[in-house]
Amino acid sequence: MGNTTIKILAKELNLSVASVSKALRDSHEISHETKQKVLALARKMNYVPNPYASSLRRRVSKTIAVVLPEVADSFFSLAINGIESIAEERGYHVLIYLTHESFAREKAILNEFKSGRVDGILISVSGETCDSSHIKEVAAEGIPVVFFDRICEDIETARVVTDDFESGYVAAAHLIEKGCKKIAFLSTSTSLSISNNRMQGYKKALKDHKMKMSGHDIVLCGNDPDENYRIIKNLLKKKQRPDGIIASVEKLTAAVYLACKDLTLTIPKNVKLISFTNLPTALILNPPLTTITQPAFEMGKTAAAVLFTALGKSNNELKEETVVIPSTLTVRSSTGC
Amino acid sequence: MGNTTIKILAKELNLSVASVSKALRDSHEISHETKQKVLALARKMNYVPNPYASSLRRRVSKTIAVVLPEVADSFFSLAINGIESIAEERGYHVLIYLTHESFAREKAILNEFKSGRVDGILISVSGETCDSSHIKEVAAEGIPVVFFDRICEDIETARVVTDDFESGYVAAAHLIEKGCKKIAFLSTSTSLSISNNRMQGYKKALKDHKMKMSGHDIVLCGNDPDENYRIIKNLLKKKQRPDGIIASVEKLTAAVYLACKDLTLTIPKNVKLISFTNLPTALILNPPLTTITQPAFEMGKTAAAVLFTALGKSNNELKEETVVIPSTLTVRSSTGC
DNA sequence: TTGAAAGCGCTAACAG
DNA sequence: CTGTTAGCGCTTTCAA
Repeated sequence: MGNTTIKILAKELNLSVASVSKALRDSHEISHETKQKVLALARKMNYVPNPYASSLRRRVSKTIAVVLPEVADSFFSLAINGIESIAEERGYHVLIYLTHESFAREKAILNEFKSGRVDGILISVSGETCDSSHIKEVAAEGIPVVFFDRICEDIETARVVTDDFESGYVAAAHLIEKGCKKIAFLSTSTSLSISNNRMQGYKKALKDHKMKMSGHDIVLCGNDPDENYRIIKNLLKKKQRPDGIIASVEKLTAAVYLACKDLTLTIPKNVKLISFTNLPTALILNPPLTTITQPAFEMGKTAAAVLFTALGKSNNELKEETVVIPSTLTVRSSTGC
Repeated sequence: MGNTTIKILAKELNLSVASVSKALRDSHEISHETKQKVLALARKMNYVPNPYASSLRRRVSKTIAVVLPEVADSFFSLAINGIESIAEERGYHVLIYLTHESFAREKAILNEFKSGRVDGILISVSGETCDSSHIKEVAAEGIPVVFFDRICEDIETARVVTDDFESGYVAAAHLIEKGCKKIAFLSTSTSLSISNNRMQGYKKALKDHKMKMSGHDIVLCGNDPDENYRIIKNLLKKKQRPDGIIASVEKLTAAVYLACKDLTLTIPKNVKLISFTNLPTALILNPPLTTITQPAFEMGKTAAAVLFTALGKSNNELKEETVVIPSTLTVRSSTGC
């Protein structure tokens, strides 16, 4: 114990605390010689500055917060990697918070940030988040907030997204091209930006191809895998069952495979499936899965980069902008013939 | 901007800063009435205490560090969930650091913790880590370190692991039972505790079943997926190719599937496969994958809980102990007939 | 080029 | 029960 502090270094070197502090920060008002001495002793005594003392004084924490709905999802895992890669580069620390899709929790987390714990925030909102006043409040305190993936439209800040509308369109168009006559769209939320955009793209594709929306083609699932399985099974048991399915979020994929298996429906013969996912195993599924994969790593990286441009500025100002990084369609046998 | 501070509250209420501070911390030496007034104003002015000022004074940060090799792996994603669930409960914040399997990076990260940034550390060491002096140094500063999954043996602290030796044994025994005569063990490291233990278990099983180890049965892969694919393909191209494979880490799984496909070898007919993985898609792979699944969430949760027992004590002492949470074998068709 | 002093916001003796 | 005082470790005027 007994961490070495600037005070200790100062005493040891017969210097003032101020001089040592300046030497350590390589100030021009300190002689080369003194700097050398200070640095040498600091290294020798393994001096590591107390970040909280520094934060308190300078009013910057050199840490950012990443607020996510969950982490057991390949998209968010990859996004964290992207964020971390940039944060590391800039010498920033990354605090992670999980909302578990709860609005209340998200609100509580954001509120805490008014304390100055973090210099900036990266957030992908919960599935329950409709109102964004909690985010506005934090932003109003001068803490820059960058949205990524799941965004809020009604707040003037930077956003990093993928082309969800186009991807939804592409997914539906692909199924139509493959001969599907009745395409179901599986979603988990009606409030989420990404879900809505994907759904709008899907609707547009149907319309452009003169296909009628029966209204029953959009199926709302939840967070519980078992329940999702039941919902999807029921969907596939119907006489008028779909011959094409778009799983608009990763976690619905397995349920579709399982339901098909249990009902002895063959993918892609009886029903074709396309999923929005970054699963590394898509290629080795049975059958290999056609996917819309989001540029998760790049989105994380970009969001972090955008945040740091704001943190570089004296006012921390983030101009309103929306960076769109396209998703890619990878065709595999789950939609083949 | 202009965060409200205790000082502001105090002025507003005609109280001393000390009294306000005590009231906020619900001290017994403050009258009920005053507490009410303080709390009311604090709420009204949306007072959020500055955590760094508090940390500086009290010498606790209410934050822990989680140091991981990577996050794009289902094990670590789940572990983070477990850790977060406990941290959240205790009102702790979670800083995340990725070593990307680099020892140098791990060392740099750990060194930073001497500063008092965190109260405790949860770590799963990098694949390059043989020497643990960097960890000892931090522990010597009085910061409790709990290992989980990938541990170091030579340091006296708490560890949370799964039964790797037994799992390795079980995996091999299962393949033997299924009729395999030549079982390859795929690993990515020779220094990692988990890899070694799994391998020892594998060796023991072979020995117990009177199977000879040719010495070529242990295959060292790396971190690059393409290279791993080549290594595994070469393995399967050999005349004396294995009829059973144990993928001792998750990321080698896909490569085996792909190599088999390209060589038109059928799983499980030509080669049986068992993987150490928490992949949620194991069940819908082609064929469904027999797995040893680690209790990732529980391990994260337990590791965090153990850390917090230490943080609860005045000396932060962590008694040397090794908590073992068993993995489970789930038999599916990849090892079937 | 160096040092003295003040203070970031909060807490912990200690007095009153 | 409330207030005064003295810092936590660091940075930043400002003066020497």
